[in-house]
Amino acid sequence: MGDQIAGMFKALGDPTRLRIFNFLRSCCGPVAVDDSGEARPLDGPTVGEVCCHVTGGDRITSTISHHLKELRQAGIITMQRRGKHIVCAVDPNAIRLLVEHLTSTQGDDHDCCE
Amino acid sequence: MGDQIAGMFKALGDPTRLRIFNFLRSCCGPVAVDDSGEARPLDGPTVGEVCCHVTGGDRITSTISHHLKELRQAGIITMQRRGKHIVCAVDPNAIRLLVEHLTSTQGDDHDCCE
DNA sequence: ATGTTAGTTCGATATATTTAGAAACGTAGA
DNA sequence: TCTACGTTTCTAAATATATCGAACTAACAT
Repeated sequence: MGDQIAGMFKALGDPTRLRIFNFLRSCCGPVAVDDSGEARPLDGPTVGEVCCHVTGGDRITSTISHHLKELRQAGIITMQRRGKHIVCAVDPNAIRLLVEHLTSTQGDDHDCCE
Repeated sequence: MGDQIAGMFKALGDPTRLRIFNFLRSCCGPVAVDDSGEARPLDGPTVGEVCCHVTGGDRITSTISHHLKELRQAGIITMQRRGKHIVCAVDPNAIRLLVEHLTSTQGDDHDCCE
């Protein structure tokens, strides 16, 4: 339960992934959320653009692909194929979840271990 | 610059440390913030109490001490000696910083790598 | 079909992290 | 001072992570 949250923080805890996250958040297009709550990017940077931006043009795609996968598995971002490209976007649900966890007054468990 | 934020997320990205964080946030007492912006716990659980709560009584203090050190170095918590004990508390500045980073519309850098 | 562009997966390696036991350290009180 | 208690530091071992190049897959164009 709290381990899902930990996984999200962990995903953002790597400098490269945080740069990816920042770029996607500042740059990404609208995100559609369907009935089941699943988010899908309508538009946004492609994997190649992320790679180019984050590495400064060095384009070691495999590394970026690995980090994108981790962000996706943590539930931070979503990706969708658009023909030859794959577009990425931050999942707004994830951000909401993290902010709530950081700001909620009540911790999940509580017995002050006297 | 963004690396400090990454360090904070990383610190919260470990399940054990996130449990410590949750416990401290739900349990800790008032925190004084002095003129220089430095936060100091006025009251809160001791290291031993954190350990007891998080490990369920197994008290492997060295491990918890290690995690507390990491949380402290990341700037998430503060600790202060109170006689024989050391009390811990979450630094409210850290939470504010993280929430702002998650919710700010503007990413730190932006050139959509055309 | 062939080639080309866009991404992913695999394999290897170097590095970092988590964990825990033992020893050392600092503080309070007899 | 001596002892008990609370906490940190040292050391070591198992595990996880980040990174890169090469091989692979998918979609499109000619």
